[in-house]
Amino acid sequence: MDTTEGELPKRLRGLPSRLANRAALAANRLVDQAFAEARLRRYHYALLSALEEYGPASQAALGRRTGIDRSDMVATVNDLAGRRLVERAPDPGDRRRNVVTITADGRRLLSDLDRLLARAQDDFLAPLPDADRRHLIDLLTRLADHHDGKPA
Amino acid sequence: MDTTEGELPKRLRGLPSRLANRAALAANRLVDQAFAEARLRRYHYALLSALEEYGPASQAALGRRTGIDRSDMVATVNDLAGRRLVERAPDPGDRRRNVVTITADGRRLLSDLDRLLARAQDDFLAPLPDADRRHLIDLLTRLADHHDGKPA
DNA sequence: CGTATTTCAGCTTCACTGAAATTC
DNA sequence: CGAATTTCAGTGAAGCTGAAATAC
Repeated sequence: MDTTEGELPKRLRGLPSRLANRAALAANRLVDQAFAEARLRRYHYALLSALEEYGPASQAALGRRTGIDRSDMVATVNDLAGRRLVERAPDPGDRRRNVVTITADGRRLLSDLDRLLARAQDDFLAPLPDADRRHLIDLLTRLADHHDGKPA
Repeated sequence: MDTTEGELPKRLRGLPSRLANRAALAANRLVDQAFAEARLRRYHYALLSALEEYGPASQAALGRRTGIDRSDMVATVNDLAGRRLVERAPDPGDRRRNVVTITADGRRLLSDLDRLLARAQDDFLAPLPDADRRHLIDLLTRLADHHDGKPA
């Protein structure tokens, strides 16, 4: 989106939905670039995070925790299992389920991703002083929670 | 993204890039739904806006003004021309170019879209009082402009 | 029986790339 | 010649849907 040349139409200037999109796009570029160093994407990070924090879980439970769709979850687990970052095993107690478990390699990589991600967040918020960062996080949280049907 | 069930991992909670994404996603859903009433999308609105405000222009110029990629511009003009909302004619002064012009139907539809969009923006910002809305717009503008390489 | 889980195949939007043909 | 414009073909991520197979 190179808007260096040409005047942005007045209708689009300061349009909140468009600003949210531009900000998200910039954030995604930074995060994706950071994760690309580990040849992973955001879904992989979300999944590894859930596994590290809550322990082994079924794909459906992981989907509920991370917001990743059941369909994308299959592909995400495939990717991570293919790189031995997680293990997928049938659940003996409920044979519909797979139990997904993070491996030692997965934990190691997750802590690398943590560092890469922290840098990306800082780059994202670079133009804002600390107080503004906190305010932005607060405002976005209220917006996002409201639209995801969460109590204020 | 249904995160009603299950606890979001700590690593993802309050993550600025993720909040920006959730907010943008909510905004896009509202805007897309609103525009769907006219069976159009955001690209179409951006293009009609540029034409209405600046008058007829080549596709390349329109791309520079709206941030729409040259490739997507072709498809967007195709759509709108197919519905007689714009006209595409070869530029007699420079035969590499097409001159794209908004039609009377296009203007009429644009003002419908304006109303639909205004409602969507209001729904998007619903949880925030006026002062917070202004602050959010200011913060997002600073972020977006910074990452698009614009002066503060 | 209905419900839950996994998987597959496919879709839409936005954003973007590479390359060709044409014209300046 | 190099540069700009249009077009086409295709890629990729994210976020979805519908349907089947299996198991509870």
